[in-house]
Amino acid sequence: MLQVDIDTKMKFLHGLSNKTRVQILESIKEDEKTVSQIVQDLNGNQSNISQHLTCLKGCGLVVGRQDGKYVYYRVRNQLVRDLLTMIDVVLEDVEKDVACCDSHID
Amino acid sequence: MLQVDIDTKMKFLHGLSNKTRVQILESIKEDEKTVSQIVQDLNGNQSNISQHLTCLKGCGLVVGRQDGKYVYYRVRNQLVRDLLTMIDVVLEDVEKDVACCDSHID
DNA sequence: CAAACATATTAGTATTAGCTAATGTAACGA
DNA sequence: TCGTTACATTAGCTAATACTAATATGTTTG
Repeated sequence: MLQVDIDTKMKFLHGLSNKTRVQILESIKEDEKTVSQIVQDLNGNQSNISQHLTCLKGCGLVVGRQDGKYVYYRVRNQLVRDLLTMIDVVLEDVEKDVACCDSHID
Repeated sequence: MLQVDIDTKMKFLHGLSNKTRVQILESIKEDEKTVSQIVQDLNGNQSNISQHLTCLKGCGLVVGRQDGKYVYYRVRNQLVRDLLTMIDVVLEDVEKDVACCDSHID
């Protein structure tokens, strides 16, 4: 049985608790991007995106590497990438489930 | 490529964004429990736990069934259970990673 | 049917998080 | 070296969230 500290876990999950952050993750899931590329991608605000990137880094979900005046961000590793994929898979399944069986519940 | 609506996704992930909710999920991951069992388990407040259970149900993460005056909650299905496990796995890996390579970053 | 128990709901408050705008820092290029 | 570009940081405001206490609903049991 895997023993994970709940506070560490929450810190990690905090990264996934905001729409902008999740969109950033989707945006850089396949390949790394600079901050400004991400800003363009999401049609967002530079300061805002930068703050979320700092957050995602703190949560352990992404890593950044500086190259000259650019900073490239990418999701940390394949396992995190797999987790992101799995969330989509589970979500699809849950949606189907909810649609089929629980539509009488609101 | 899996296409998932971002707002639906956020609604789902919202369930994982709070410590109490994650603790509830951990508590009922293996077997269903009544509200009061969960309250005891977490040493929590009845109203609070009940609200979080409603939230988790709305997020699609858990389902409840009434049996007399008791309501039993359980995680929705095996796929959700797998996701919870995977989070722990990824987290372990990330922690190791952070400890080894990024300890110079705070 | 009344009391007791299990759970849900509501209202009010406190805490947290996210956003924007402004400013700071560092690297590059003319 | 000065201006420009890329990114980070800070401050202030607003909105969302979570908590507690009180009350309501529904079920069982005597």
